[in-house]
Amino acid sequence: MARPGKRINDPEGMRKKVLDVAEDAFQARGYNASSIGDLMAAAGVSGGALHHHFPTKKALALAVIDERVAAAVEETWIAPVLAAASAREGVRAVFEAVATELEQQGFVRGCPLNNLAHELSLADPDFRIALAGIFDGWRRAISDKVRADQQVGRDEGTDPERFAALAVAAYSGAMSMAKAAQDASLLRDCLAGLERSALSPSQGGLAARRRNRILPRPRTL
Amino acid sequence: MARPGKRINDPEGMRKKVLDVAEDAFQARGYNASSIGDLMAAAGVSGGALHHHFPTKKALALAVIDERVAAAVEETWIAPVLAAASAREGVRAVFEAVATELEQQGFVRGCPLNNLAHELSLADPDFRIALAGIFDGWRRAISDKVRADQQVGRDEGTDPERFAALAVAAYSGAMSMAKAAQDASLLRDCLAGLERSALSPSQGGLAARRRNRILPRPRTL
DNA sequence: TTGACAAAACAGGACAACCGGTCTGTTTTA
DNA sequence: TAAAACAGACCGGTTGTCCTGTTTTGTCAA
Repeated sequence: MARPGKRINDPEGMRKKVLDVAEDAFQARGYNASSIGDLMAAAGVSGGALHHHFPTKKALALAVIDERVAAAVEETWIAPVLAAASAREGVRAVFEAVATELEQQGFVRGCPLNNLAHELSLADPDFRIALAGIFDGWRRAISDKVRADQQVGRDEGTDPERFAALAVAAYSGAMSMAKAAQDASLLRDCLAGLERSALSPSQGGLAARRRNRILPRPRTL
Repeated sequence: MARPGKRINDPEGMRKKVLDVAEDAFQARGYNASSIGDLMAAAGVSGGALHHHFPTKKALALAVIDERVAAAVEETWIAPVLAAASAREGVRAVFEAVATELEQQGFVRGCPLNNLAHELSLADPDFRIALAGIFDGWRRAISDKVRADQQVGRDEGTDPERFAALAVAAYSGAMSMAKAAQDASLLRDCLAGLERSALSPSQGGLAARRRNRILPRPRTL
């Protein structure tokens, strides 16, 4: 296969491979429990190469946070919410999509952002700021969507910031419990708790809107 | 002070001192980031003594979880909820009490249970089961309180399990965000999000009560 | 095109610090 | 007087980082 005398430099590919492995390891085992030796072996990368692209473990983690965790939040939350008919519909759709996905895959690894946030927020200011920024963008996307809804006359009684904070918090906490219990149905319980109250646009309005589907869209990520 | 030739055996006191230090260290820095050497130094305990009371680091962590984390949840959540006039009142009171406490102390260290749960749930089955059990008792206390309310005719439209799951999730997630942002006001935002909706007993004032069966089976675990 | 040549990319070993656990021995206590 | 409680040294393994080389690649003059 690979000729011993030949070598092909592929900086970007190697960097991506390291980030792939690190993202997965940090998610599955956490930052401190993932040694760079493990990462080197898993990625098939030499110490010198790793050190060339990421001088320190902290630099690697920062890259994972900025490039991968942020992208994951963007992909599984922000984009679907923006694409939904309304903020409430978007939140509901994401909850159900994630629950369905977790039920299919059989185990719960938790939310990448929350996993790292709990372990690293207090460990280093740089980590904390990077993680807080992702939380911020997450909430902002939802609250902006609520404001957009309101400009069309919907949900005028809802405070955008508070609704966004509750949605993100409920999801984060639900994933935390689901991870500990290894039971994705807790996500559905939390969504149901929101449904009959916070997520019903006409505030407990029964007659209003009843046509929402059970499972909007598979949305495999 | 302490005579060099004299020694006083105090097994329980020494055990308590180690648990105090470990609880604090695990909360502030996490499990993996806290070395037993640090703990020994902080507690002023020799290696032999520590090993006598806690053979392994895992045993120490398990003791912290079973005796301290569970007690913390009991003290700050379960007892206040049980003592409150209703489940909703209890939840509101705890949110506000914690928010006020965090604002006074100026920084947010997060929820001890969630901090350890994120780091250890996937690391070891024993950890996971112990942590999941605490989450379970937490939710059960709230749902039991809701059922007690309902036996007096209140909140009959509320699903106890779903309400409890949402309350715990919202709190857990709010603390997660508050820790990352170092901003306790996020707790108040989430409470407000719950207030005007889920936490209002008369469900928006309209024709309350509506058994929504939006999601398939209730599925209590 | 070619041929230096410097910089980037990569390989792999070395290293000191640290980790958690064990071990032997001493002191206290029931 | 034996067991419990404690002290402190010790050890093999791991950690993250650094260091010295080697190979590849882009650049630019000839």
